[in-house]
Amino acid sequence: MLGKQGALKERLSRLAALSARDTDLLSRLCSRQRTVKRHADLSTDSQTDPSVFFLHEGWGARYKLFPDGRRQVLMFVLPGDIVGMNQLLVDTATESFGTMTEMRLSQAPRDAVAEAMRQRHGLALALWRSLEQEHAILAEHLASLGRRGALQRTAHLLLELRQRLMATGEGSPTDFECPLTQYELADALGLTAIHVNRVIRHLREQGLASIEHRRVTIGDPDALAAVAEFDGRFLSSGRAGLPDRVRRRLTR
Amino acid sequence: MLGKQGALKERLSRLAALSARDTDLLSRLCSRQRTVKRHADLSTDSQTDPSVFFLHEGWGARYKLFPDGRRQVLMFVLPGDIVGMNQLLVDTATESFGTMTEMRLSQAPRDAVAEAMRQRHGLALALWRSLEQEHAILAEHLASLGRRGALQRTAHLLLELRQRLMATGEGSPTDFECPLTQYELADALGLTAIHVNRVIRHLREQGLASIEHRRVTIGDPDALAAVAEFDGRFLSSGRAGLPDRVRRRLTR
DNA sequence: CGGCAAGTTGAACCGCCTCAATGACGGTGG
DNA sequence: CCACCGTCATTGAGGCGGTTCAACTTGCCG
Repeated sequence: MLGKQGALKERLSRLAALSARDTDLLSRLCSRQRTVKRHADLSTDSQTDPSVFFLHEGWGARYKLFPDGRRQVLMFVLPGDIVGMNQLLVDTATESFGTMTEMRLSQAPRDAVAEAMRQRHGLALALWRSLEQEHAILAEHLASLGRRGALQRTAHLLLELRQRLMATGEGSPTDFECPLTQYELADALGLTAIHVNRVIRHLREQGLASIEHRRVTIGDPDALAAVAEFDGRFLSSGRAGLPDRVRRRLTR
Repeated sequence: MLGKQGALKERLSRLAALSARDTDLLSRLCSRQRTVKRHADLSTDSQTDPSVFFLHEGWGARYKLFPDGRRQVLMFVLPGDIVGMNQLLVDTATESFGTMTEMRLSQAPRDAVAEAMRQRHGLALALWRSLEQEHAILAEHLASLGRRGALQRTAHLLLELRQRLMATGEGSPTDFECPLTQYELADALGLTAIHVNRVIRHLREQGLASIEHRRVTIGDPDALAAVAEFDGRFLSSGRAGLPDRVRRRLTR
């Protein structure tokens, strides 16, 4: 596990080169840290909270609630992720954000973040890139719900989580902690918890993956990736491959 | 119908206040216009095209293709929309973009757009806000696929399209042109064209909405919105409600 | 030990898919 | 002008994947 803000800096510096002054400003935005309980609501679509959240530790989710009480998880958010960048300017929130585990995070006013992006272009690049990655995750998730079956969808999500966790140094190619209940998985996968249970059993019986004691063990990574038709490029950190032309132009 | 670039300026100026110099720079980005045929591919996930597309006329779609040839439409794109802002920095495209009808558009290099955003902060605001709206549409679409039935989902999409078209002056509350085939609707709704057909028949029989001759007619807007549980706030233009505090800070 | 959250399993049901076929329309060439 | 063809719309019958309802079990914490 990384240090106090380790995951955040680790992830952002993989997304764009950060100078010392960039990380200084980032640290200032994250100066105050809070710890919130499991299953806490940090912002809801009714009460607009004009904040950006920087996650240091613990899992959360962005989701939408329906009139009948059901919910759809848009994406799980992990240490190093940032929540709220997609609603920096708009005045009406259209989604909610809550924790799945106890979580350590920092909270900054939206306009402080906007101002920070103006001051430090390197930081702006990293935050923009982070938003692009969110967008890609959302799109992939959407494609899963639309065109993949339950098994494929579940396998795909597990592989996505593994890859995202590894980007901040957590987990291994065959093993990571996953504090999600089957109900929470179901809300992300657009399934019933009951059916998620059966899918997981199937994955276990096939030796593809298993979940026990809040820990995912991937028995056969290649086979699982084949089942899921998983192509991790949608999560690419992107900095390494960024053409010099663009980097020069944008990085000041 | 609006003028040469009317839809684009109409939409962006609803998203943020644009000065004359902002729109000038926007016009420069859009200086060269092309017309492309129906069902043309403008960028695919294999061939990375580092461009941003500004759509003036005609319908298109962002989509993902699957190994077996099926596809999932992420969102339809309409006159005034911008495609590619979500992949301004990343080097690997993870989605495709093509036309559903003949389309008139402009195409600008990604770094030209990035540079423009640095030069004119008002324009940057509008483009950022446009990206936020895309994000909201994607999220709503994701929730539809995950937790709404075929009927609700279809009704919701029709209402979304109506509202987005009206933002650029096209269509009316009860009527708009919709050049989509049932196959294309199906690819967006995560359904089969056959089932889309049955859903549309149901909508027609209930007097809720009908589609004929590439035109959607909404028989009972309120009832349709009730069926869809449609809440248009996720599409809010947002400029009107933007707090002065933020606007002052960001608009320079 | 008691109580609640989460996991597990079975049986019946239903929404949507699959396969198959036909009909309506517009464009194209003879 | 009509025969032809491709695309899109439409409808039926049967099957499957995932839901719903209803238990029961396991594990954890007070």
